[in-house]
Amino acid sequence: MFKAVSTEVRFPDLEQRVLQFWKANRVYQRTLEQRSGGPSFVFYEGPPTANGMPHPGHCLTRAIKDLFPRYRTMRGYHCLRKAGWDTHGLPVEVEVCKELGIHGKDEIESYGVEPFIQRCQQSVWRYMQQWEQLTERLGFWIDLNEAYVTYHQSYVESVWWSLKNLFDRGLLYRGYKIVWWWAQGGTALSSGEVGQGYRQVADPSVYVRFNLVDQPNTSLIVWTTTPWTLPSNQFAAVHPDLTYAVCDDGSGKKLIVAEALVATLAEKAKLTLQVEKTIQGIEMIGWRYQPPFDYYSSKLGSAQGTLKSGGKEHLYWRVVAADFVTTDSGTGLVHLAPAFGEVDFDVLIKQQERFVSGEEPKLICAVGPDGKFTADVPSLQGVWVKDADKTVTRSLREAELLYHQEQYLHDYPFCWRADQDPLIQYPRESWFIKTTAFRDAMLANNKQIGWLPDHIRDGRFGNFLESNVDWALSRERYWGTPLPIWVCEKTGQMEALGSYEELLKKPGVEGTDVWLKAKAANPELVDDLKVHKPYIDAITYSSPYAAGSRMRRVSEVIDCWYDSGAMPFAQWGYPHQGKEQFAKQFPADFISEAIDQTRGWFYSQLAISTMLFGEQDTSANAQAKSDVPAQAYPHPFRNCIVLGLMLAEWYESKDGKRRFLTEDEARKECGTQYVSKTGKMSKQLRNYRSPQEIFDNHGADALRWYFFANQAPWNSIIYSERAIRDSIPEFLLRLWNVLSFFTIYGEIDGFRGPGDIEGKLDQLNADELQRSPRYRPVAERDELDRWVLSELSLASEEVVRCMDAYDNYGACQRLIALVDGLSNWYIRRSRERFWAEDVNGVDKVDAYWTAYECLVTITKLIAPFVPFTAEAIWQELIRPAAGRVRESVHLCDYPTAIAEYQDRDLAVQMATLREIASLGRSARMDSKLKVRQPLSRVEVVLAEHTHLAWLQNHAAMLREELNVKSIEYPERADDYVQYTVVPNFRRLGPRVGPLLPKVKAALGAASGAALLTQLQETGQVRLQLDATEVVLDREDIEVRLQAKPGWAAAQGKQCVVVLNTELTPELIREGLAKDLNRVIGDMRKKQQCKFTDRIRLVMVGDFAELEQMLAEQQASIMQAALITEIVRTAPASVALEKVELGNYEVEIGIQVVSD
RNA sequence: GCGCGCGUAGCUCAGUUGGUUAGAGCGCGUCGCUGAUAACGACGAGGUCCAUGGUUCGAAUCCAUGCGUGCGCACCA
Repeated sequence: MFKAVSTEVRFPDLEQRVLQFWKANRVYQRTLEQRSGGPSFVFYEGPPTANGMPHPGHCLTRAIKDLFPRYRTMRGYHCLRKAGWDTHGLPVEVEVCKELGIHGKDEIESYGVEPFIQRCQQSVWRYMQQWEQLTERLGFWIDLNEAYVTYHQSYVESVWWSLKNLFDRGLLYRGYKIVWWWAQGGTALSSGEVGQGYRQVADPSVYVRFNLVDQPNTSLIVWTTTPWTLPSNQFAAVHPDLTYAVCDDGSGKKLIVAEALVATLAEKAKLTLQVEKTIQGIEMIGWRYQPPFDYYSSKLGSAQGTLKSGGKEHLYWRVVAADFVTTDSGTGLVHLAPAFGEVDFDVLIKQQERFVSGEEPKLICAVGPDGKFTADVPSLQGVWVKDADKTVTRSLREAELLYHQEQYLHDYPFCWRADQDPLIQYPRESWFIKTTAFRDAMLANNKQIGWLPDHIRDGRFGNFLESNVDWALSRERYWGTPLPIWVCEKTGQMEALGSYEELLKKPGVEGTDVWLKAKAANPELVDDLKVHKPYIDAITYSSPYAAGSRMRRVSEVIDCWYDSGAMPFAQWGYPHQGKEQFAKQFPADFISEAIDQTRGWFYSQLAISTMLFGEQDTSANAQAKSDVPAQAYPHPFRNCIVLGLMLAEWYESKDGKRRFLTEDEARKECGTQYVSKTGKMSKQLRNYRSPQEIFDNHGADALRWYFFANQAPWNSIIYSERAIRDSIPEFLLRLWNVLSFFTIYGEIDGFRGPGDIEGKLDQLNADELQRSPRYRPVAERDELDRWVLSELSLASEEVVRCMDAYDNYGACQRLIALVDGLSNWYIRRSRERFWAEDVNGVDKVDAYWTAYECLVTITKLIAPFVPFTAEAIWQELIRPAAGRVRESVHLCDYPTAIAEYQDRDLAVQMATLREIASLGRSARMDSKLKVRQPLSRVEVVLAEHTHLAWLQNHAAMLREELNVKSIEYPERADDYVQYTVVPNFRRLGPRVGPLLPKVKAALGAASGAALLTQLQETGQVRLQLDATEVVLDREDIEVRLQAKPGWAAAQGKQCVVVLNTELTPELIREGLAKDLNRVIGDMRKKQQCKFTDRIRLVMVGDFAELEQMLAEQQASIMQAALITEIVRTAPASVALEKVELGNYEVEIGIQVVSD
C-alpha cells in the first residue's frame, strides 16, 4: 500500500535519512558491483589539497564530478571513482611556517628539515575531516578509502619512473632561468604566486646617458625603472626598423632617442631638442658605449671574442637589435641587464650563440641571491637592491649621466605572503623539461579532446600550448617529490633513478641508516617519508664514472603540478605495480575542473601524457621509451568540462563598513542604505556562507539542482543563497507535490500499484507494470494519459541525448518542462478522475497507473542530479512492492525512450490546446470575467487547420478548462479577425532571394482574406512581380491573425480566441454555485476535515436568486463537497460565517456528520 | 599591453546552421484558482539585444572597429 506523503517536506532531514540508508545498505558499493561486467567509463579525480578548508567552489566541481559518473553507472557502465589528494608544495610549507612562526629558508634550515617535513606531512591532513564530510554530505560518491596520495611512496616512485624516462631520453636538462625571486625567503615563486602579488607602486624612473665611445659628446638616452640594475648593464637595444634622431640639447651635447619621442623627452627635461639628423636603428647596431658604472668595464671594457661567422667583436656594451623595443614609453633605447630580466636574458643567449664556444659574453650580475650587492660593487656592497636606487641615481647625477628623473606608477609584484618584500627577477640554475619538443604533439593531442565549451581547445588552452616554453620543473624547497637525479661529485655525470629499490641496489650504497634511525626513534613516522628529504638526500652510492667518487642527489624537489599531472598512471603506482588497472583506466572519458586549471592540471596531464605515451616521439633518444605503450590521441582525457568560476553575492552598507549575507539582514540594519555586490569569494571578506549552512538550511539537492539547472556549467555562477533556495519550489517541491497528491489518493483508494503484480519484479519498467491485471495497454487509455506518457518518453530520449553530450543544462531544462507538464497539466486535468466515486473504474485506475509510471520513470531520470530526493521518492513508490524490487533507485537502469509511447502529433496538438486555454483565460482577464463564471460560448479562430478535427474532438476538455458551454472553430471569422499573409522566409529566402521584399510587399498589399480564399480553392497563390511570376504553395506562406478591436479576444501565434461575454441569469446562478463550492471547500480545510469526512451544510440568509440556484445545482454541490444535507436554520452548535456569493451575503457553517 | 570569454528585461541567464512578433526564472504589479494549498495559474509593466560600420533579400546571431567587463598571461626594460 502507498502511504500518504505530506507536502510539508524538510529536504535536509530527508537527506540525512537517505545518507543513513545508503550507508546501511552499501548502495554505492553495490552500484559498482552490479556494473562490474559492464563497459568502463573512466573518470579521473583532480586531486584537491586538503590543507585548506573546502569552499563553495569545491561543491560545484564535486557536484559535476558526481553527476556524470552516476549517470553513466545507471546507463550500465562500470565507473571507478578513485579519490585523490594533492599533498606537496609551497602552500603546505607556508602553513607550517605560519604555525611555527618562522619565515624564510634560513629559519627552516635552523629549525631542521627533518622535523619540518614531518610537520608538513601531518599538516596535509588538517582539514581532511571537513573534506570527507562535505564530500559525503553533497552526495559525491567516490572511493575515499582508496584515495591516491601524492606523497605516498608508490606515487613518488611512479613520478620518479616518468622522470627517469624523460631524463634518459634527453628531455630533462639543467639550465639557467630568470625567475621571480623572493630574496628574503630565498626562493623562486611560481607564476601563479607572482600573479597574486602585483600592486601599483611608484618607482623612481631614470633617463640615463650612455656615452658613445666612437662619437665624442654624443650619448644614447635609455630609460629604466630599476636604477639598481644599471651596474649590471651589458647591452643597449634598439629596434632595427625604428628611426632614431640625433639631437642637440642646446649645450653642445648631442643625444640619441627614437624620433617619435623627441618632443616628449624635450618636454620632460624642459629642453629644446634640435634634431640634427635621423638614422635607422639597424645602422646603430654594433656601436659601442661607455656603461654608466665602470665596476666591470674597467676590466672587460675592451674584451673581444671570436665570432662563429669569423672575425672578432667586442663582448659587452654595444648596441644590439631587439624586436621587443617600442616607442610606447621610455626612449626607444633599452638598457639590458640580462641578470634581471627575462627578455634581457634571451638577448644574452642569442649573443652568446654568435660567438665560438668559450669566448662568448658572460652574464654580469652584481647582486647576490640575498638581493644585496656583492663585492663586485664595493661602494654598494651589502646594500639591498631597492635601497640602492637612490645612491645609484645620485652617482649618475654627479657623473652628469642623468638626463631626467621622475616617479613612475606601475604594477610591480611583491611576495604574496610577505607583502612588503618586492620580488626581483634573478637568474637561478634550474631543471627543465623540454616540453617545447612536444609542442606539435601536444597540439595534435589537444585537437582530439572534447572540450566543453569547445572554444577552450583553440582558444585559451590552444594558445597556451602554442606559446609553450620548457617546463621549469625544479623547486629549491623541502616538501615535494625529490628530483631523482644523482650526480657524480667528481665528474658531474648524472643518473636518474626510477625507484627506491633501484637506489638500494646501487653499488656501495650508504646513508640508508639515517631513515632507519629516525624510524627507530619514532616508530610513528609514516614509511612514505623515507623517499623524501632529508632522508633521501642522505643516500649516496659509488660513482661508476670515477673511482672513489660518490653519487649524490641534487637538492631540488619538483613542481607539485607535475605530481598531479602524473596521476593517470601514478595513482596506480604504475609501472612498478598496477599495470592492469592502468591499462583499463587510461585514458579518462571524463574529467572536470574550473577554468583556473587550464594552465594547471589540464596542462600538466596533457604534457606528461603526451611526452610519455604520445603517438610520435620527437625526442633524441626514443628507444628509451620502448617499455611504454604508445596511445592514440586523445589522452589522458577524452572529455573535459571546464567550469566557470564561482562568485559570491553579498550586501554592504553604503559606507562599505558592514557586510551582510542576505538582503534581509542588510535591510534590517541599514534601511535602504545598502548596496548589493557580486565578486570573488574571499576568506577575508567572509562574503559567502559555508556549504554546511546551505546543506543544513536548504539541502544538498537544492544546491546541486541550482548548479546543474541554472546555466551552462562554463559560465561563472553566483553562489547566492536566495537563488539556491528559489531552486527548490520550481522543481523539487513541485515534483514532491505530485508524489504527495498521488500517495494521498492512492492510499484513500487503496490503489495497490505494483503490489498486485504476480511473480518477479525488478525495477518497475513498463514491461513489468503491464503484468498487473489492472494495467491497461497505453493505447487504450485516455488521450491525456497517452499524452503525458508520450512526453515522458520524448523527455527520456532528449535527456539521454543531452547527458551523452555532457550537457547537464539542456537535460535539466527538459526535466523541468516534463515535471511542469505532469504537475500543471496532467495531474490538474486529471484530478476529477482521481476523485471519481468508483474505486475500480477503469478510467480512474488508468490515471493511477499513468501517474505511477511517470513518477517511477522521472525518479530514475532525476536520480543522478538530485540523488537524495530521488531516493526518497523511490522508497515511497516501491512501498507496495518493497522487498521485491531494486532497493535503491541508484541501482536501476536509466530510462530510455519507449517508441510506442511517442506521439509527436499529439504533443503539438496538446500544446495548441494549452495555448488556446491560456488565451481564453487572457481574454477573460481583459473582460474581468473570472474563470468561475461560466460563459455560453467561445470561438477559436485558427490560422492553420491541420489539427482542427482533433481540437473539435477535445472540446470537452477545453470547455471545462475555460468554463464555457460551447466551443466553436469557425473556418473564417472575418468579423473578429484580420488576416495577414506573410512569406515563409526560411523557405523562400534561398529560392527567390532578392525578390523576397517584393513578395512580402505584394502579399501585404493584397487582401488577406482574398489570398486565403485563393489558396483554399486552388492550393496556390500567384504573384506577378514586374517581369516574373512567383507561385507560392501552402508551405510558402504563413497566415497571421489579428483580433479586430472591440471583441473580448486574445491573440496568440496560431490563433485568436473570442469570448461571448453575454451572461444569462442561468449562467450567473451556475457561477454562484461554483462560488459556493469554493467557500465550502475553504471551510472544510479551515476546520481540518479529513478528505473523506461527510458534512452537513448550514446556510442562513436572504436567498431570492440563491434559492433557485440551490434548486438547480443542489445535487452537484452536495456531491462535490461530500454534503449529506443542507439545513436552512442554524442549530446553536454550528458556528456561522458571513460570506459573499456574487452580490449576495449569506451565513454559512458546516458540521461533520458521523457515519 | 597580449590572449580568451562575455555584453539580451530591475536581477540571473536561454536564444539551435542568419528567417522578420527576442524568451525563461526570480523580483515587481494586477487578478485568478483552491481538499497537491507555506503550493499553483493567468495577465501586465519592463528591451536602441553595448556602439558604429559592413556582408545579406533578411543580423541578437556572421565580419570589422571601438567601448565596457571578467579571467588568464605578461609587465613596460
